Amino acid sequence: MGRAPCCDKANVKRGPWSPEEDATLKSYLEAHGTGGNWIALPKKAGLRRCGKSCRLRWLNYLRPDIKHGGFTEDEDNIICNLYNEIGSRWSVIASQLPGRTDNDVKNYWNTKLKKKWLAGKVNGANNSSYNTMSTSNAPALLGFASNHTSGSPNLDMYHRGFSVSGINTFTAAECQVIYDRATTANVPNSAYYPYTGFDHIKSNEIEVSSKVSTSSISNSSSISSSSSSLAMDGKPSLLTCNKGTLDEAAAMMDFGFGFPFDAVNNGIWFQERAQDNSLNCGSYISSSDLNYIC
DNA sequence: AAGCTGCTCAACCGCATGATC
DNA sequence: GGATCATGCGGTTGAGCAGCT
Repeated sequence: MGRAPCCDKANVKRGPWSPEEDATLKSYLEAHGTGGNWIALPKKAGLRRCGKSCRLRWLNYLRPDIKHGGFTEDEDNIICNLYNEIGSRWSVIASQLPGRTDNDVKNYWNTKLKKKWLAGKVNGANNSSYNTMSTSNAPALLGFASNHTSGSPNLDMYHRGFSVSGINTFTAAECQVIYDRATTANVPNSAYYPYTGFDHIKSNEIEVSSKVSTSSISNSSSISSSSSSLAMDGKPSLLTCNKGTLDEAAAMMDFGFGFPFDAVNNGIWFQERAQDNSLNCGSYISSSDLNYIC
């Protein structure tokens, strides 16, 4: 049995939206909101449009916080950095650019920025320009927090976490601290940890924290064991972890951690490695989320 | 002026995922 | 646990436009 269509295709208008339709949709949404049901919305609003079309029109064009106009150099850099790390996950990239939509970013990348990037005219990271971490100015202890408490779990993982703006150094011992802080141990204030599913992770189940104990992440050596490895040669470090249950791993990733853990640039990059060994998602922790360094 | 070409970007499509029953 | 439905996402399309010949 095939999938039921989301609307009666024969009786809905398609193609560009007229100013009248825009006004109708906008005034309806401003007065009533979506009502939690985009499919039923066009009928209620008096529009002969598919609900999906209404949703797209609102999200990509009519929303009041949409930023129209050209992209700034800073935005270019952010897009290039993130594309380099996570690929074409446009909604994730757009979430880092206030006022920009995934469609905007995708179109901009495909038509302009990609060429610019390939020509080396963007400052953002490309495939050969990861920064390694220096060994100075290291934080002794890292904690993290997030005020992001709503939204789908899949998106949450991109929004949570911590950052080390201005501090781009981590020794392995500090990584130990970081990962310890990812457990319930050493949490100075439970209010920093709104994600309740985090509680059941035990520090001794994060094997990487016990394997990386003396060497600096910033050097070019590698550390390996049967269950974890660390290597940096101008590329991001990779800390793999194969302990813990899937639920624990999922909980970790929901909190901004991924496997393996990549540390790049001025922050820490967490990225998931899929079963086929491809890197398929990640989280770049931003400075606004960092609450505690001492 | 007409025709062609390439570019832009709004919109659509199909699939994946999550929620609900 | 499976079926159904709504939503979100990334890939793709195509209308409209500008520039060129």
